[in-house]
Amino acid sequence: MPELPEVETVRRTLKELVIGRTIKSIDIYYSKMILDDIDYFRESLIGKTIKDINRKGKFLIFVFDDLYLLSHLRMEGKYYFKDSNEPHLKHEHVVFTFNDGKTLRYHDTRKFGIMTIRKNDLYDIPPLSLLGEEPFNLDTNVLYNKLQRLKKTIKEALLDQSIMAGLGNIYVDEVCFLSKINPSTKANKLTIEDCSNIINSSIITLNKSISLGGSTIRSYTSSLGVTGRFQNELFVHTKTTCPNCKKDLTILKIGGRTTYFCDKCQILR
DNA sequence: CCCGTGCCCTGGCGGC
DNA sequence: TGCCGCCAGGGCACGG
Repeated sequence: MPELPEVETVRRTLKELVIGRTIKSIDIYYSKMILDDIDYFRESLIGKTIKDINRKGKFLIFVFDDLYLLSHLRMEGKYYFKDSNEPHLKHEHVVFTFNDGKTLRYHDTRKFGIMTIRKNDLYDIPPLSLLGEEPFNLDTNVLYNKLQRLKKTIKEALLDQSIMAGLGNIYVDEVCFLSKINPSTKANKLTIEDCSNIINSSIITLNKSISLGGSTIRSYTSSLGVTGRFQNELFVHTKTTCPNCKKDLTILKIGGRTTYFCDKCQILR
């Protein structure tokens, strides 16, 4: 499932391919994933040139002269760059055709992804306004103060993108392991030092994953033939034994999410 | 304001 | 072998 490193990998790969290209037409095969009126969506983008691709949290932001296209891949969304004469595949829900005959195709088997047009108030309205800072820019005291107000577990808190943006199920397990924090620990029990450890572990984990092209796990493969290698570096998620003490890992549902941890190295407080 | 629940989807897999 | 039913899960809507 695409988390921050996967989205960053897609962003970097896609930038090289689509910046400077102008949209000639848009074919929409599954309109529910477009949150805007379809005619408005199409009319807004046709004739426009992609200037840049940015990212905030797990959102991709296609930058045009006077507007933005916000895209969230959710579980299985991916982009393919192909010639327009290549056949239309099942699950290719939105196809952007450029002036030069190239196409950018959004593919999503489970149809969870969304796209929506934004104007200059992009960061002032949801969903981007609801995102917390990414760990790279997150102050320890800010995280500590947010966690103090919560009654839920640290696992749930770290999955909440308004607390900190960028971690999904896989990376939260990795960060808790590296920080020696039991994922069932109530968020308001954590110390300043824990928060510092969480931020540092998050930065290390995300940067390492980005440098390896993200994770390819379960059904998710990145776009354009890019295969992430970070899944080979995971410490606990999907594993059976603790890489530190060799004890069997515990697998629990926390906040409805499958959670892997070592109950010896990550003592519950 | 906070919390819990359910929904959106479909491919893959376990069980029989 | 085939079929059924459940599960995966990020973000959001909704109700208490």
